Amino acid sequence: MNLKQLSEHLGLSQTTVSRALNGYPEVREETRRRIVSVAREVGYIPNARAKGLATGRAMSIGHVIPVSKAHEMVNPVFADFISGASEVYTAAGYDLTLSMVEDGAQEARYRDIRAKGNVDGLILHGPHRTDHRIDLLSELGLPFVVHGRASDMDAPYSWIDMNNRRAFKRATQLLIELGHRRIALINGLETMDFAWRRREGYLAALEEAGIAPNPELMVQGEMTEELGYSAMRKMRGMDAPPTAVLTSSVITAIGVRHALDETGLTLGRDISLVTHDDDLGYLRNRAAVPVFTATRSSVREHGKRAAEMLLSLIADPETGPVQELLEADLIIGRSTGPAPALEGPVV
Amino acid sequence: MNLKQLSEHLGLSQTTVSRALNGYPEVREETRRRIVSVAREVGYIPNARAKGLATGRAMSIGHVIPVSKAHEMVNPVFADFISGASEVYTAAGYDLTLSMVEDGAQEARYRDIRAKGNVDGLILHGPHRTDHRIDLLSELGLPFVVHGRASDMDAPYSWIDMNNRRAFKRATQLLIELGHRRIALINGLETMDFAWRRREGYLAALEEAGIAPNPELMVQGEMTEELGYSAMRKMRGMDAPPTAVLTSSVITAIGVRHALDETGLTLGRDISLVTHDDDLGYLRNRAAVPVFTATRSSVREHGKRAAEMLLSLIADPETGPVQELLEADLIIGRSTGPAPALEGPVV
DNA sequence: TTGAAAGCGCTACCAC
DNA sequence: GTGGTAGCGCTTTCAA
Repeated sequence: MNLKQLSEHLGLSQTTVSRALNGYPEVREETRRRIVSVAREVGYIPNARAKGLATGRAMSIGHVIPVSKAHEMVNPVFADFISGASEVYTAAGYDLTLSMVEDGAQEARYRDIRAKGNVDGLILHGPHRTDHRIDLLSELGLPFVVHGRASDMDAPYSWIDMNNRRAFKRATQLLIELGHRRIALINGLETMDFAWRRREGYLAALEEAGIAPNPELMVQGEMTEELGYSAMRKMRGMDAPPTAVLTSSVITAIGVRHALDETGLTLGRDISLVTHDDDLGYLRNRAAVPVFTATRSSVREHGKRAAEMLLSLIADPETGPVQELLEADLIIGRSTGPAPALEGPVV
Repeated sequence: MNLKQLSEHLGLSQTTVSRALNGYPEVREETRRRIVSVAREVGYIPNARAKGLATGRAMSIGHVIPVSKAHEMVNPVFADFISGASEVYTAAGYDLTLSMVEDGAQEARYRDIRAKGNVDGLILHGPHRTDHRIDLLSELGLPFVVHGRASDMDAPYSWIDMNNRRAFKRATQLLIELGHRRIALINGLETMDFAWRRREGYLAALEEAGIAPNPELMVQGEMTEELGYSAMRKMRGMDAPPTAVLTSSVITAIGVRHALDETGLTLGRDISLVTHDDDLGYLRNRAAVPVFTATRSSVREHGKRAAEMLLSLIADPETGPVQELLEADLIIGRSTGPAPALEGPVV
C-alpha cells in the first residue's frame, strides 16, 4: 500500500493524506482522524527511500566501528554502546547503519558513506590520538560525534568519553596505598586515545608516589586473551614480578588469569582492574579493593547520550561542537555507583 | 555531484552515463572509459536512495538482534558474527542496517522494516524454539536467514547453526570418561533454541552413561556473570557438589570462577566448557581436557556464511530454503581445530 | 550507440 | 482546509 493507493481509497489527495500523517496543522481535525485511522487499519507505512529522496534526509545514523586487521576482532564494548544508541534512534524514528571498517584505507569509505547519502550523521568509534578521520568528516560536512577523543587533533569536534585518565590514576593510587610498588599495566594499543590516557593516569599516580615506572611492567597490544596470557607469563618469570596488575579489558584479564592458574602462584593480592565490558567488576570478590570500570549498563548509557548529542546536532546544525566527559563507575564488593569526587580536574 | 551534473559535464545524456557506470553493454568502449575516468576523477558516487527508489532494491541487509528486556544486554557473539557478515555485504555493495529489538512486541517492528523498504533481506538472531517471527517473515515475503534454529517450527526456512547438541554431548562424554559423575550445566535460557539443544546434548550423554540427571545441577538463565556466580555459589554448598561444570558462555564462566575464588575450593578439576566468544578456550591451561567452543574467529566465519546464503537467496528468489550446520571447534591446550568426526549424525 | 522522457513514492510549494 | 504538480536522483523503456 502506497500513498497514492491510500489517498484514492480515502477519496482524498495525496497532499492531504501526507499532511495529515505528518502532523501538519492545515488539515481539518476530523479529516485527520479519519486518515490516521484508515492508514493504521490498512497498515500503511511510507516508503523510507522515497521519503528520503523527497526530504533530503535519510533518517538513519551511521556507526563506524574499526575492525582490527590483524585479529579481525571487534571490541565487545561497542555492542552495548550501540545498543543504547539504537534505543534512542528507534524512538526518534531513525535507523542505524553499521559500517565495519578495517584500519587503513578508511578515507574512501567515508567519502562513500557521505555521497551515498544513506545517513544523516555518524558516530565514530575507536579514535586514535591522531585521527584524520575527524578532519575528513569536518570537511565533508557530515555531522558526527566521536565515541572517545583524539587528543592530538586541534580543530574542535563533538565527543563523548570516559575519564580514562582519572580512572587509572585512582586505581593505581589505591594499589599504592595498599602497599604495592610493582604494578603492571597491560594496556590496549597506545596509539588509541583511550589506552594512551589510561597510561597517563597510571604514570601520574606512580610519579606522585615517587615510584619510577618500569618499562618491563608496561605492556600494550590488541586486547586479546592472548595478550594478557603472554604478558603475564613473561612477567611472572621476572626477578621481581609485579604484585598487582591493571588490565584494560576483561578479555585480557582472562588471559592473565590463565597465566596465573598455570603457576598456582598468588600474584600480590591478585588485583586486576578492568575498565570495560564486565558486569560486576572482574575480581570484585577477592579484591578488597575498589575497581573502576565501565559496566555494561553504563556503557549502554553512554551510547544513549552520544545518540542524543548527535540527533540534536543534526536538528540544529548551528550548534557548535559539544563534549561530554563521564566518570567511570566505582565498584566495591558487589555494589556499584559513580566514582566519588576527586580533587581537581583530571581529564 | 549528481548524475545530471556529471552528464552535463561530459556532454552526454544521463542515460548513457548511467549505462556506462552500471556496466551495460550498449555503450561504446571508448565512451565508457571516458565516463568512468571522469566519474572517478570528480568523485561521483550515485545517491543510494534515488537508486533504490528507481530499482526497487535497497542494497542493504537488516540484522535484527534481540536485546534482553531484563538486562538490556546484548550477547557479545553477535558482534563477531555481524563483523563477518559485514565484510561480505561491503564486498557486494550492500549496507547493513542494525535493529535492536526488545523481546516482545516484535511483530510491529518487522512489518515496519518490511514496509519502510530499507532492506532487501534480514538475518534473524537469537531464535527461540518456538519463534513466530519466522512465520511472519515468510508471510511478509522478505528473504531471511536465521542465525540458529527454531526447532519447533514446521515450515521450512533458511538457517545456519552450530551443532550445539553435539558439542555439549561430546563435552559431557569427555567429562564422564574422566570419571566425573556430578556434572553441572549452567545454561542460557532454555526457551532459546541453542540452550535447549545444549541441554539435550548434555542429557543424552548422561543417559548413555547411565547417569541420572540431577535437577539441582541444571541451571538456566540469561547468560550474565551474575548467573554463573550465584549458581556456583549455591551448588558449592550442596551435600554433594558437582565436580565439573559446563557453562554456556564465557561471561557466565567468569561468574563461576568468582564463586570458586571465594572458597579456594578446587572444584573437581575446575572444568568449564564455553561455546562462545572466547579466544583460546576458557580454561585451556588447566584443563587436561578438550573444550568445544565457537572461537571468536569461527563465529566470524559463520557470519560470513550466513551473509553469503542470504545474498544468494536474494539474487535467486526461486531457490528454496537452505540450511547449514557447523561443527564447534575443538580446543586442546593451545591449538585449535575442527572437532573430529563423531559416529552418526547428532544434530 | 545514444538520447528523451516516464516513473519509482514521497514532500512541499503554490493555487484555489 | 484541500488539491495540483514539480521535483528529489536515479533507472529503464522506447525512439532515433
